[in-house]
Amino acid sequence: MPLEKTYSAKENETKIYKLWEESGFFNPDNLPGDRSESYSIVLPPPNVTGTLHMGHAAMLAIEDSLIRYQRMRGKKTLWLPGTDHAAIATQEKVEKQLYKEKKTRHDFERADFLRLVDQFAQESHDTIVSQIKRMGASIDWSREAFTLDAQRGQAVFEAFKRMFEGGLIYRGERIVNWDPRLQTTVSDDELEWREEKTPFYYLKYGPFTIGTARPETKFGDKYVVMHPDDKRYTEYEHGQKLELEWINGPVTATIIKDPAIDPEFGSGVMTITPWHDSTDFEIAQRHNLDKEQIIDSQGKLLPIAQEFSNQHISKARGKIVEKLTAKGLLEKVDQNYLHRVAINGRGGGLIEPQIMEQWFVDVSKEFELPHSSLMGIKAGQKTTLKKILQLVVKNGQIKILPERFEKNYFHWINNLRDWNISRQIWYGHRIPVWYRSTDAHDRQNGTPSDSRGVEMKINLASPGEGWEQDPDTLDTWFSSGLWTFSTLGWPNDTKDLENFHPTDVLETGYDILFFWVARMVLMSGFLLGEVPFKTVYLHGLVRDEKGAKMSKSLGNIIDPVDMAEKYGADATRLSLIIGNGPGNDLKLSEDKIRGYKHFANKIWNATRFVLMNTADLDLKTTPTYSATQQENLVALKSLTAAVTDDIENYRLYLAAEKLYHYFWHQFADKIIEENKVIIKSGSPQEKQAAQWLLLEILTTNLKLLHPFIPFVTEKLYQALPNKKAPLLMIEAWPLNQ
RNA sequence: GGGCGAUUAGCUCAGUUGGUUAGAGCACUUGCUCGACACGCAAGAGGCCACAGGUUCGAGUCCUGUAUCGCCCACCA
Repeated sequence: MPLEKTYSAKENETKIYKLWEESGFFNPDNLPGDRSESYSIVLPPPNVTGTLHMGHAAMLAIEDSLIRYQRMRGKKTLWLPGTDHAAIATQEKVEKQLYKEKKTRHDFERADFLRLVDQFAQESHDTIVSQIKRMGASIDWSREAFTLDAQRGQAVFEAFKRMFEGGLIYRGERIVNWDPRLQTTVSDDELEWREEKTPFYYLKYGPFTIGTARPETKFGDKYVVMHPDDKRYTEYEHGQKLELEWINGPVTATIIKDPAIDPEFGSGVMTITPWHDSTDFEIAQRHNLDKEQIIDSQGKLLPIAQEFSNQHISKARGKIVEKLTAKGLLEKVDQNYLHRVAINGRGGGLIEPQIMEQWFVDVSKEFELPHSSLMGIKAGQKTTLKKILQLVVKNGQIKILPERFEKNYFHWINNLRDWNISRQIWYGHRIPVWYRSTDAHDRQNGTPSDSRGVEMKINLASPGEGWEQDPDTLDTWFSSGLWTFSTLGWPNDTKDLENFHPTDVLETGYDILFFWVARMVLMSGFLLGEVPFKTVYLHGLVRDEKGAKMSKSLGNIIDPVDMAEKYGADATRLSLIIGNGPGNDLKLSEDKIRGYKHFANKIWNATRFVLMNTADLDLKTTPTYSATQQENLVALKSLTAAVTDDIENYRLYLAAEKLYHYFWHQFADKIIEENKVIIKSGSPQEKQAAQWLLLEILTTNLKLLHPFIPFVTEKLYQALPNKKAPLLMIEAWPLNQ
C-alpha cells in the first residue's frame, strides 16, 4: 500500500500502538528468539493524584528508548508499569474537594472516606494509563502493579514484619513534624521552608535576656541554657537553680551548659521548649530533662498556659505579649526579624513540632543478613542500613548518573536520622500492629500512650476479639521502597524475581533521590541482600521556556498529551531527549516540539522517495558499489557504532542528535541527491547499486531511530520491501550487520 | 553557613577522554512552487565560548580566583 502524501502523526500513532500491544511483545515471555540475557526497568509509579505532566513524559521517553534499544539488542526485556497511591498527596486532593462542601474526613466513617479516595484514585489511574500509552511506552501491561493492591499489601506486611522482628522497626517517642491542618506527621524530607518577617521578642528571664519569635511556647520553660565556654556566664554552674518571675508567676529555673548554644547569637543564652522544638528536644535528651507539652495537636494552648488555655496560638500570641509587657518582662522587640517557618510540602499546613509516639526505622542498628550479594557485606556479617546505603554506592555496585549526585547522596546519608514511617492519615497501608487494651493508644490530644502492659501482635487481619489495630498508616515511601521487587512477586519466590532482579536501570527525577531511590536501596538491601538496580539515571525538571517551574497557578503548563495530539508523540519525545543530558533541567518550548515534527515529516518523505525509486528493484540482485557509495556505507557503520556507544553510556541526547543530523543533512541532503541523479541517468548496473544503497541506508536508519521516534519508524518499516521481522520493534539492532 | 550546577550565535541548548576554520534547532537575510518533502531546498549573516590569571606545543574543554544566576542541604533560640 503506497504511503499517503502527508504524514498524520495523530492518526498513525494510535493505530501503531494497537499493533504493538496486540503483538504481545511488550511482555518478555512472548519475545521471539533465544534471549538468554534479561534487561529490566520498573517504571517509577506516577502518583494517582491527577494526570501526567511533561516530567513524566520525559521519563517515559528516556525509559522507552532504553527498553526498545535493549529489546532490539536481543535481550529478554521487561518494562514494568504501575501507579503509586501516594497516601498523603492523594488524600489531600480528596479532602480539598470535601473542604469545598465544608466537610472534613472526620465527617465520614473511615471506610466510607476511603471509598471516596479509592474512586478518585481509580479515575486518576485510568487517565494515567491512557496517557502512558499515548506516549508510545512499550511497557508490559500484563504485569501492572499498584502500591496499594493486594499483592503489594502482602509485600508491605512481610517487610514490616521482618523489620520489626529484626529490631529495625520500633515504636518510640520522638519529636516529629506535626501538621495540625492535616492532622498528621510529615517526614523531614517533605518539609518546605518559607522565610517570614516576624517580630522577635527579647524577654527578661531572671538575670538573663532570652530571645524568641514564639512567646506562646514559653510557658513551661524552666531550663536556661548557655555554652560551657562562654566567659560571660562563668559565675553560673551547670545544674544550679535560680528563682525568677515568669509569665504566669515564679518558677525555679535550672542552668544547663550545652555546646549547641551559639554564644554569638543574641545574649548567648536561651530557654528551651523540648516538646515543640527539635534542637531543644535534643538538648533535653542529652541532659535527661523534663519535657512538657504546651500546645495540643489542634494548635491550642494547654492548661499550663492558665488564662490562655484552649486559645489557638495564632490568636493568643498578641495577648501573651501584652501580659509580658505589663509585667515588665519584655525588653525590646525587633520588628524586622527574618524567621524561617516549616510547612508541609504535601499539603501546606504550618508545622508544629510535637513529641509523639511514632513508628521508626532504625538506620543505625546492627543486624545480620541471611543472604547477601552485596559487595563488601557477607551473609552473617554485622551491618546497618546506613552502612548498606553507603557501601553499595561507594564501591560502585550502584552507579549514579550524573556522578555529581553521588556527593549529595553521601551527604544525605551522613545526616540521616531514624526514619519516621507512621502517618496519621487514613489512605495507605495501615500499620499491621494490633493491641489488646482499652486506653493504650489514645492520641486524641497528641498525648503519648503508655505501651507498658499492652499486648501487641503483628498481623494482617484482626487476631480476634478485643484486638484493635493501630490507627496510623505507613509513609507512602515505605511501600514504594519495595517497588523493584514487590512488583516482581516478592515475598514469593517467583521466576520474575530470579530473572529480573536486580533491575538494570532506575530512571527518575533527581528530586526524589532521597525520598525514593535511597529507600529502595535500604529496603532491597535488608530484605533481599541485593541492590535494587545497577544504575540510577537521574533526569532533571522540565521547565517552561523561561526556566520557570511548570505549574497550574502560573498557567505555563505544556501538556504532553496536547503536544502529542498536535505534533505527535514522536516529536514530543524527541524534544524531551535531544539537548538534555542527565541531571540537567530542560527548558521546553512548543517551538522545539514543532521542530521535531518537521523531522518526522522529513523521515516520511525521504522514505517515500526511496520507496518510489526502488519499486522496480529486484531484491535478489547483489549491488556493485562505487567508491563513493562504499564510503557512504563505511560512514554508516561508524555512525551505528557511535550511536550504540552513546546509548550504552546513557548519552541518549547525543545519540538522538547524531541520528537527526545524519538522516537530514547527510542522507537526505547529500546521499539521496547524489544517487537521485544516478537512478535517473546511470547505467542499469549503476542504477541498481544506487537503489540498493538508498534502501540499505534507509533501513538501517529506521532501526537506529526507532528507540527514539518509534511510531513513524514503525509505520515506515511496515512499508519496506526488504523488512525481515513482523515489527520493527523486534528487529535486530544493526550492529555487526 | 556547607555543597552542587550554570554562564558558548537574538532565543533554547550540544560540544563525550584538551587537537584543524566552535555546531544544531528556532528566529533572521537572499534566491528558489525543479515530480520525496515550502513541515522543503540552496546560499548567507550572526560568537573577545561570563571575567582575570595559570598549566600545555595546543584550552570552550584542565587548574586557581572573581562575578552573576539557579538548585540542594543544614540552621540561631
